[in-house]
Amino acid sequence: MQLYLNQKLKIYNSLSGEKETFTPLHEGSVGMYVCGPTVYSNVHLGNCRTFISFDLVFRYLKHLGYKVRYVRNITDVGHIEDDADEGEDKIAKKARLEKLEPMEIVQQYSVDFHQILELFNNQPPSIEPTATGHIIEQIETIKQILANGYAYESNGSVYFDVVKFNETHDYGKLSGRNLEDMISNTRDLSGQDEKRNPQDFALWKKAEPEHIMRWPSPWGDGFPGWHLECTAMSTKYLGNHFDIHGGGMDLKFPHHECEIAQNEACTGQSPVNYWMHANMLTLNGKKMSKSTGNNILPREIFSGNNDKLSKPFSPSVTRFFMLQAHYRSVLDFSNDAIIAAEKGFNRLMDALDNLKQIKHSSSPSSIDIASWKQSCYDAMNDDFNSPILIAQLFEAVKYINLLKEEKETINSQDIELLSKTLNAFVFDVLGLKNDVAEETGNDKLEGVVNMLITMRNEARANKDFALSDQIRNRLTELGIELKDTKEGTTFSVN
RNA sequence: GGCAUCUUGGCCGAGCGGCUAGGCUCAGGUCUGCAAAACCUGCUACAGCGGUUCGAAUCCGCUAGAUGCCUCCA
Repeated sequence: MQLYLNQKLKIYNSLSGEKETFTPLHEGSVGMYVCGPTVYSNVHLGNCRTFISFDLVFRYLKHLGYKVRYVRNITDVGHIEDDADEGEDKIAKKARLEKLEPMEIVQQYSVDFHQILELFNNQPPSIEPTATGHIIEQIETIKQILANGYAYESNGSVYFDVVKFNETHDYGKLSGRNLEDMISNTRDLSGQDEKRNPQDFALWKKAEPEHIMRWPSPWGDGFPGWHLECTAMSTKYLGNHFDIHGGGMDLKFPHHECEIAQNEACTGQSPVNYWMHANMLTLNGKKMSKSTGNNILPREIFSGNNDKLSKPFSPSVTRFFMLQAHYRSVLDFSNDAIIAAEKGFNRLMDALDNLKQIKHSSSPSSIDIASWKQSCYDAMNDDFNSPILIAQLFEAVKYINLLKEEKETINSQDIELLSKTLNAFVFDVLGLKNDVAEETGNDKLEGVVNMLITMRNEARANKDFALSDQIRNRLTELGIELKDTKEGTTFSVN
């Protein structure tokens, strides 16, 4: 495998607020942790955007030649809905409503999650640990934090002592908050008597008798706090200190802030070199959300079965739509926007097909393929700027079309470079698939239409345009569009 | 209420002080029996007001609007 480790990759670090040159802790390899989903309902398109964003990161790092260990968890312990004790565990709630075991809920939606991400052509992470599979590790982490004096037990629960931690550390450094502001702006929430301070968060929660998902611990039966699993699992598989931690922007506070605090309180060192946050996908200008119902499911896009859509869109088109925006920008989903993306996507795929027909010449190339190639790398090296990369890919589309028309020339060496680079970026790095053409696959229909095309072309040859136009018009009415090209007539089904 | 971010041409979206992406739409053209498709060419925008600068979409201030987080969420 060819290595491109000499490329200077820059990553925007949420912790510093700046783009920084990426230097891994261990030369040639990268440890990356991304917060996965809570599996109590179907993943929606917004969830998918985050995982596609980090799939792009994963793919590009590997393309550059890094050995990447990518850890992404599954949260299969429901966490209470609010900080007061009245909240109900989401997975348990769903289990109760659907009359299933909590683990049946977990299984059902884990399977759905994997299926959807596979359709999007996401590569599976290296390790996908579950919270319930790491209860022991989480308890050990709590013990260590207690031993170090940054947590306290209260009525069977264990809380992180944020005020104590903040005396010697900086709670709020990731999210740009300071504890004094938070304390002065605290809302009054009931049921917080157990805590020394409203900002304290649970490491371990005592399970009420009716709570189904429960484990024994030194503090009695209970379940782990939400933030703890990521600390325990990232440390287990990537060590006390690792390269990249990613997640959705909405996890920055409190989740990631608490993770940092837990790690520092436990091991004494800051866990992550580069914090990356993927921005939200909005629908009607508002964040997609499971709880508010403002969302769209991937399967609805693939089937077109949603009144917000005029037609179905393939997973690759949807993925392409998302990659046309930078991962740190908010992106708004709309029917018009994805239709525009689909047309561009098809043009890109057509060009890739046309590339095979380009004839090379013995004269020097009239276009500079080497510098084009570097501009593709420059785009991705600038904090994974996929929109710029795509703009560069359309430069290549233009080259291919001009070469096809023989308005430019290219030698055999350059055409190989063009082909190799273009294929690498489109398929390996962006993770696109030419899955639009595959949908047609109906041999009988193809045979019938090709017969009609032959009859029409015979009529045209005989200058019987009344008949040829009739054939074309009838097919159009049936949603079959004929395309006359220099190479012959093709068709597409709409 | 606090903190943060955003506002770019008809639409979607890059850009992070001078070289002013790209996609879609639209308009011309090439091709075609005619269309369509395809391809080529063209279309100079940065919320408003003020400031810094030789020079600002890009930096600073104010105003307006939007969004996110502050409670489970990718």
